[in-house]
Amino acid sequence: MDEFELDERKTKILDAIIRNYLETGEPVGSRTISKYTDLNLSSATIRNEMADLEEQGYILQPHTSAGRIPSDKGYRFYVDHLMEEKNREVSEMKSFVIEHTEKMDQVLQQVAKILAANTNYATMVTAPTYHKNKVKFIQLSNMNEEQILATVVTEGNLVKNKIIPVNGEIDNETMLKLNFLLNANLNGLALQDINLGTIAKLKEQAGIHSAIISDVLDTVAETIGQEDDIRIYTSGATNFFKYPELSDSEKASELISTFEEKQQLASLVTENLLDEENTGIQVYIGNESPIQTMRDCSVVTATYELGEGVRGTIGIVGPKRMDYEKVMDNLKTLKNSLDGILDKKKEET
Amino acid sequence: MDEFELDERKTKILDAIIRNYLETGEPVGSRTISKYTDLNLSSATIRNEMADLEEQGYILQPHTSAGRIPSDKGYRFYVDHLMEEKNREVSEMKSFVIEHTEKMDQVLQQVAKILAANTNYATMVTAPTYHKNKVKFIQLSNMNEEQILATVVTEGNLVKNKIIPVNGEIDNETMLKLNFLLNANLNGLALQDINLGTIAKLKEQAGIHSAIISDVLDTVAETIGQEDDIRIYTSGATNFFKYPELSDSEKASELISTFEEKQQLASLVTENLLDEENTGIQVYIGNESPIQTMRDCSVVTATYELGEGVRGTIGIVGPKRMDYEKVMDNLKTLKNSLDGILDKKKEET
DNA sequence: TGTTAGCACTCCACAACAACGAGTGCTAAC
DNA sequence: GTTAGCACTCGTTGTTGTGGAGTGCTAACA
Repeated sequence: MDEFELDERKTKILDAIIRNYLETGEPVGSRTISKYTDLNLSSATIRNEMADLEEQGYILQPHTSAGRIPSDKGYRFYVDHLMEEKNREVSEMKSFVIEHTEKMDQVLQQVAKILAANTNYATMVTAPTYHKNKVKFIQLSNMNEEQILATVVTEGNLVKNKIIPVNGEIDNETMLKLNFLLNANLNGLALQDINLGTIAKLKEQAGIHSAIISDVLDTVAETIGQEDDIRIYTSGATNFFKYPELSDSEKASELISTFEEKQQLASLVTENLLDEENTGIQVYIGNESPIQTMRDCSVVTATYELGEGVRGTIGIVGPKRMDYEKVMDNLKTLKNSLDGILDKKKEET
Repeated sequence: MDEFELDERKTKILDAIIRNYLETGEPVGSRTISKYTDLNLSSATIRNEMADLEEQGYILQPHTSAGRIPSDKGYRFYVDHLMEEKNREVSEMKSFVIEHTEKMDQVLQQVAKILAANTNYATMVTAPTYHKNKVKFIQLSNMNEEQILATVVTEGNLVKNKIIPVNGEIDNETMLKLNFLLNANLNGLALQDINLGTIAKLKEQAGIHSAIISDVLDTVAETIGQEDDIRIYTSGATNFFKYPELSDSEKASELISTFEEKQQLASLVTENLLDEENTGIQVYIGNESPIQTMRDCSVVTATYELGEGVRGTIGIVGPKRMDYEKVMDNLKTLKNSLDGILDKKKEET
């Protein structure tokens, strides 16, 4: 439907208006378009067409006697139909950083930073989480007379530890038994599989050490219970200042706060992560975004998949007049660099 | 010396100027002081005294025919000699949060948040680190045929894990040997104690498994090697907007970036943490701060000590005209709430 | 000798005003 | 259907002037 609402000439004009506005951030007038395009039309003709486009809701006037700027609908049309999807080659720098940085959290922080430096927008990267997470391995070890160490590893290779206080050392044999008991009963289970029955059975078999079981189960719950503390790395929050339409201190302040309190950002992410089919790029224009403070922004996110089922999100937040082509290109590149990185690293060794 | 440079009357006037400026943020004139103080002096007299104070460098004039504002030297004098140290009772709320939040990282984030909400300045809290850190315990475990899990615990009870890929499962006996080998050679050692000799000896004894030793040593280095990734929690970075002298977008942008790239903040912290004697509160006024972007700010930090040797820092960054009394009061309260919390929690269990 | 009243002067903040120019809608001619 | 022309709108920018807060200095006073 939408596609046939605009004839070719209107489409070209709309395209020109948006591209021009993306560059300058200033309302664009009919004379500019008349010269900018290869349509060879006078400004008067363009004016007529622009009046139509405004009526149809693709562009709007900030005030009489100003040029036109794209509306949300206009941007949406641009993203869906006008924008070219370039496929430039992968930037050397990016891959380099990713392949040469050791720790995952540094990689992700770097990704956010590169993206922000490259695009001049605010960026966020969420640490990968493994959904439908299962216990892979549990290990209890005697640290000393008073403490034992519990380590839980999930199939996504997330690891958590807990130090559990005990009264008096537990002998090695008991320890082996406990380890066996835990692994035999819990391995391969997801959070929802561990029910009261399982717990009761475990405690019973643990006998006098059932208190330890409780602590271990706490750690298990923390480790495989997702969502509650997705790590989010951000960069370039101050880029909002670069765009006059976002830089008045109230708006900028709200936006930057949202970036500082990273929790809120998680809402941009969760739905994408759960949708198993989604491997592409999402664009939220203005009010399409779930976060209220971002109503004057556009948000573009990509989901990466480190390894089987281990997923995270890379995102960009900027003004509606963001350079969508560049942004999506960047996101794709980084997504590709991250995708399957676990497997790659494995091959190296 | 400094103390005797100012007679009682000048001191009172300086005090009045600063207090007034802290409240209003506007340059303060002679008439205001004449009424504000109980000195019963005319504005003309005050003017003469103010001229003297300016000559001595305690106050300055933004421009002719404006009132006076405190200089860095003035603030320093205020903090060192004029300020009253109140000791209000511990706010209920704060202790409540600390005692009822489970995970340490949430506690620290909460502390930052409370402090920011309470003071209207930007705040930071660093996670505790244990200095002169020593290896307490190392544990290798077989996860499956391809991977073993290395866990390193320090005396400060920091725990780190690493998954190490191997070719073919290692039998239990070998594993026990390796564990024994590692613990026998490394327990009780600090980073600087682990030299090439130790490493060579270890590798030799490990025989064909010496590759694993390298990986374990990497993990050890990461765990007890301090500084490199102190976790820093921040809150209220956008509070800078509340103070006109900091809120023009260039300054605010720099400051907020500094807060986003938390690494830089670490420099505020390291020296305090290493100084064993330091248990008090540090105040950096303007250029006294090691961070260049904060030359127009004051920084106040407090060092807390969770348990024997496990220390972190709470800090506040705001305009020079910050409410030093309130800030220091708040920091003390929080510091007290955090101090020795490990022992407290231990008693509970 | 220290304090104070008086006064001329400085300089910022703010409002009012004018000039400009980019852009529009409309009309009439091509 | 397209275009030139024109009157009109409205935000931006620069200028000007006024008011006020505050100063430094001088001279008188206790």
